[in-house]
Amino acid sequence: MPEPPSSETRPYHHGDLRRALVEAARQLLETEGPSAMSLRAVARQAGVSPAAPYHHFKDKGELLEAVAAEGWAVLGGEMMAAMEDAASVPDPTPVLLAYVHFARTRPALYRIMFDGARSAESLPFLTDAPEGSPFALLRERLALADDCRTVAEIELAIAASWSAVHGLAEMAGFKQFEHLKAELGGELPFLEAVLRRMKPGQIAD
Amino acid sequence: MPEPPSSETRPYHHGDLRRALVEAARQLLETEGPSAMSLRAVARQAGVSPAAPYHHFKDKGELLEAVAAEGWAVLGGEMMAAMEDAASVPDPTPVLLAYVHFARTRPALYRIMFDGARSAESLPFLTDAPEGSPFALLRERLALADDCRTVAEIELAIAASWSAVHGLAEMAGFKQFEHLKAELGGELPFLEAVLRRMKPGQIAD
DNA sequence: TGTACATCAGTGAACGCGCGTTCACTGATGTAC
DNA sequence: TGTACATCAGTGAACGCGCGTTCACTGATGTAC
Repeated sequence: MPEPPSSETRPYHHGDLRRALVEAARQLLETEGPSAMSLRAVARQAGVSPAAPYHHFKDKGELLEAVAAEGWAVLGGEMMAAMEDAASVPDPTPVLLAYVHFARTRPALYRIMFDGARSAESLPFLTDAPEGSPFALLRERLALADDCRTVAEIELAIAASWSAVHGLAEMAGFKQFEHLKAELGGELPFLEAVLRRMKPGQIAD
Repeated sequence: MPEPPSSETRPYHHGDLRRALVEAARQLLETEGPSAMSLRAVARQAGVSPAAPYHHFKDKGELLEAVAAEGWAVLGGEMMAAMEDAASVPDPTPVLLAYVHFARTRPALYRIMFDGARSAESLPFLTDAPEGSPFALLRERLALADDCRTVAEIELAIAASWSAVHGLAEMAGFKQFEHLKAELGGELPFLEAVLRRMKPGQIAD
């Protein structure tokens, strides 16, 4: 664990407190839950006074946004990697699986990312995704997955894909499905089986 | 709005404070958001002192559980009604749609229901659903939707269905999909189109 | 190379706030006789 | 039918707490000359 550094190891000036605060927040979020992620607790975790964060963030909300933004960046990277690994096949399942896997391994972080995106009423990197970003690539891949038709058909595929991965990510933890997971040989096969069943990226019937 | 009753209309003894508190909590949740739903605010909303709720609930958590439980009961009723309306067809879509519609119209309530179910690590009324409850009926219907095969196939259909409705319910509010909604003629057709695309209740390919 | 000084990034004490919960209390209700 | 009393369901004041944020401050750093 990235311990709160003892006073003699850390100089008066931190060096990169901003990054340290975001990291401390992410860690608190994951280990103690969202209600434990107060500004004071984050500062404490980073080994710094409660007022220090205000030199890097306007208020608590801005820190939260930074945490979420970093989360989206990491998720984007993992989706991109999955896409490159499976570059030869047009099947979108690996990318979708990468999304679900991210959300399953960092559920609390994923929650604040999603909530932030909801209050912003759009998913970052999805709508205004720069050309070549993983989200833009996913859109292209979905458009190509079958012989694409109308814009509406592609949009339907996107809506279905996103609903599928989000829903699956949040439902996969329920005890309810443990029997099925065991039968299929673990969580990953389970996730893949459910995803493939929904065929969210497929355009036509 | 069910106003905080003026002191002369309400007698010293409330009559049904327990129900009033649950209702006040639900209303605060929906209008002001989850962070506004403090025990004190709920008591205030119900026109009662901060200590009064403790005659009906052990602590805040117990009130929250009661709110969630009532939510599940209402959702169960609406799913049941949808099922009866479409009793003749084996298509599970209407019931799934009822679930999504509930969650879409009471998003904050749905959130605490879901979070409560997650921390309990099961969905109430789903696992230990009494014979004849809507959730048990849905399970039966899913089992019958196609020519059912193995238990695993049915469980997969359930996992897919639940992931689909949960994911869709939470994603449907994103601005991202407004164009598609408009094209399809509103939110309901949109929801139905996405659900049908995923075929979450279908067993075989 | 040394010094004055502006700027930056911390400190720590304090603020007011709303929270969950407890406490001794009191008004209203219902039951026994 | 009336009265004593137990019980129930409220009150309102108080508790301690952690929170977000502000403030005057100070130590460290870098730049101009």
